[in-house]
Amino acid sequence: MPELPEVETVRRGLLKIAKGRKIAAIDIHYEKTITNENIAWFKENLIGATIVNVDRRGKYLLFCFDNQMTMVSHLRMEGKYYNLPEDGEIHKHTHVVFHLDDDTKLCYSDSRKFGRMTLVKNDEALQVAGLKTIGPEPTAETLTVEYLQKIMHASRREIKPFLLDQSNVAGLGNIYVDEVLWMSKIHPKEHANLVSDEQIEQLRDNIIQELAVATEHHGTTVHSYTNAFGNAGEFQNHLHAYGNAGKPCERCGTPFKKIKVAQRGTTYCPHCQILTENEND
DNA sequence: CGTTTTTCCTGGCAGC
DNA sequence: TGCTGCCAGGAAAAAC
Repeated sequence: MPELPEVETVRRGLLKIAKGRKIAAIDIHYEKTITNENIAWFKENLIGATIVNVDRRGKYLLFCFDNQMTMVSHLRMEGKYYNLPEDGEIHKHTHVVFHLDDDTKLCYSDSRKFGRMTLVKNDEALQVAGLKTIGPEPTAETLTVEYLQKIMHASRREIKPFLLDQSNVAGLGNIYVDEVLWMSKIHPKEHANLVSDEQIEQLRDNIIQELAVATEHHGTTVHSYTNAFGNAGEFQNHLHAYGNAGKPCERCGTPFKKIKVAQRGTTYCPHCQILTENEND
């Protein structure tokens, strides 16, 4: 499940192979991937257009073209881009193929078919659902202590779904939320407004630090497979909580527990991460 | 309006 | 081996 570090890694891979390339033709094998109501319009506007940049906002990729159009792409759980020679055989679950002007093709595959892409005019890109309400990027400049304290004081939601909500902070997903909560010694079911200001400061530092370091390591590889962009990451070797249910916490030796929080599988240390008010785990 | 639940999908895996 | 059933999960949509 690509989160910010994985999407950033994909973006850098895309820049290398696609920047400056013109789209010669497009094959669409699964139309629901494209959310534009008019698929023909999507194709017409992209064919002949040149990719001038690939940007990112949270987990969204933004392909910028020389005709003042932007293609917004979200990988959701399984979306992957990969590049083949023009005569190469596409992988299973490939839903969209962009034929480029250098005798290669840029392919999008997605075994669960959850990923989406949409084409809009540049000035409408930030009005796309999801981007319209997205929260700040998790950097020292954009995610301030004051902001995080303000929105956490105002919400009684459990901290885990609160952090997964992209309108609060952009870029976190299930893996990195479990990590930063463990690092900050906050129980995943703790209510946001009950977290102390000191803990919020730590949480903010951990979010910024963790995502930056994971990006340096090219993200986390969950599946064993392929040369698709973003799958070369090795940050899975640096995870402390996620995927470690039953194994001892490296701080205190207590076995990690796995529970459900807001429908999401959640791993935490029952000794280090304590609820302030309720006693139920 | 804030929060919770449901929905979309299919590979993988447990259980029989 | 093959079948059924269930789970995983990001974010939009629907429901509360």
